[in-house]
Amino acid sequence: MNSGSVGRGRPRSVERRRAILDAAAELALGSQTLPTMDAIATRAGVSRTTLYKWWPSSAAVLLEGLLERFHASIEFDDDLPVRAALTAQVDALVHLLRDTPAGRLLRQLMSASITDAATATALLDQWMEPRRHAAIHHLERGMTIGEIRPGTDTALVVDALFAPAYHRLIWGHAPLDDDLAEHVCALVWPAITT
Amino acid sequence: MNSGSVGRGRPRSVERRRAILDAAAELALGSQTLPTMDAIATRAGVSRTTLYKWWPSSAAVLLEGLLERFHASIEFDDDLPVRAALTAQVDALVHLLRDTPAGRLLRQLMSASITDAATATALLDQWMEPRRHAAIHHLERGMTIGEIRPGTDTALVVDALFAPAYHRLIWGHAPLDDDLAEHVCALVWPAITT
DNA sequence: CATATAGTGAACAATATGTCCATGAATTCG
DNA sequence: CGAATTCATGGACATATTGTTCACTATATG
Repeated sequence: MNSGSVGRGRPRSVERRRAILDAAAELALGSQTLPTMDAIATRAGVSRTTLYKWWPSSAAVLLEGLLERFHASIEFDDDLPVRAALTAQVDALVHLLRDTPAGRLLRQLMSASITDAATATALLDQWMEPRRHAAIHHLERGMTIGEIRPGTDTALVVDALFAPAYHRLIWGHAPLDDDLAEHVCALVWPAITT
Repeated sequence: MNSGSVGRGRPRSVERRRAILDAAAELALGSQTLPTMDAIATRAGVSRTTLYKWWPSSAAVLLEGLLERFHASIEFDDDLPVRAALTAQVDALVHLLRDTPAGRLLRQLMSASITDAATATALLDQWMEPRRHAAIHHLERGMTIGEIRPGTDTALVVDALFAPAYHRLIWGHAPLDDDLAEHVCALVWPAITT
C-alpha cells in the first residue's frame, strides 16, 4: 500500500519483504507445489502474522516476486523489422520459460490462477496483457507500413504465436526448443503478410 | 484393477463407483477448486475409506469420470479433406471446452496436473496424446497425398492448431469463438500446403 | 462351510488455514 | 520528551483436510 510514502508510524521493513519474496521463490523452485504461508514465514525468519498482513496467499507472494524480478523481460525494439521483432519476443519468452526460474514459477502461478480468481486477474493484467500488448503493437506497426495484411485478427495471431510456448510449459509433451520461436513465426507468417 | 474379472470375494459396487464419479463432477462444476475427498464421499453417500481404496486423490476421481464421459469425443473422419478434418477436430475441441462440462473439469485437472505428477501423466497419456495423434494422422495423410508439404513439423503444427484453444480456456483473456477453429486453421494453412 | 474381497464408521496424528490478542519496536508529530 | 501510529512478534485458537488404521459387516466364490 504505502511502501513508498513516508507514513506516520514504524516503516515497513524492506529487508523482511525481500526475505519473504526470496524465501517464497526458493521454496517454490524446490517443489512442485505452492509453498505454504507457514513454510515461507519460517524460511524467511518472519512471523506468519506479517505475511498475512501484506499478502492474502502464498500465490500472491510468489507473483509479486516474479513480477519484480522479471518486469523488464519484454522485448520491445521498434528498430527491428516486424517479423524479427515478433520472433525476438516469442524467443525471449521461450528462453524465459525454459532457462530462468520464471518458467517454474509461472507454472505454479497458472495452477493457482485456476482456483484463485484474484491471482488469475493479477497474473493476466500484470504478466500476460503487457506482453500481448507489446506483440500487438508490432502487428499494428506492420499493418501501418503495409507489411501485415490489413484486417488481421491481432488477438488471434498473438495467441497463435505465444500459446504453443505456454502449452509446452504446461503439458510438457514437447520441448521448448531453441528454434521454436522462429518456427512458430514461420508457420504464421505467410497467412498475415500482404 | 479387477473391475472386469470375476474375482473371489465380494464384487465391487458399480453403483457406488457411478455415484462417486458423478458426485465428484457435480462438486467440481459447482466450484473453482477441486472437491475434497471428504466432500465427494459425503455427496456420494459413501465412506471415505472406499474412495481412498480406489483413487489416490480427488483429481484422479475427476479424471476417471472425465475420460469415461468424453472418451468418444475425438473427431476422426478420413473421408473429409485434410483441412476440413483438422478444422473439425479443432472445432470439436473448442465446443467441448466451451459448451460441455469438459472445459471446467479440464481446467481443474490441468491445475492439479502441475502439482501432481500422476495426474499430469494420466491426463497427458489419456487425454492429450490421443487427440494429438489423431491430428497428426491427418497431417501425415495430407503429406502422403501431396497436399501437405513434406518435412512439415507435425508436432509443431498440432500445437499451433490446438494450443490457442487451451490457452484461452486457461487464461480467459479471449473467448472461444465459434469461428476460432476455422480461423486458426486458416492462419496455419498457407505455411504447410504445397 | 471357509475364504476372500468390498464397504462402513470411527478414530487418529499431522498439516494448513485464517484470525485474534497482548506485547514490543520504530518512527513522526506536537 | 511524550503521544500517537504503524509494524512486527509469538502464541493461541477453531476449523478443515489428509491419509492411515482398526474392528466390523456384507457379499461373493469354491
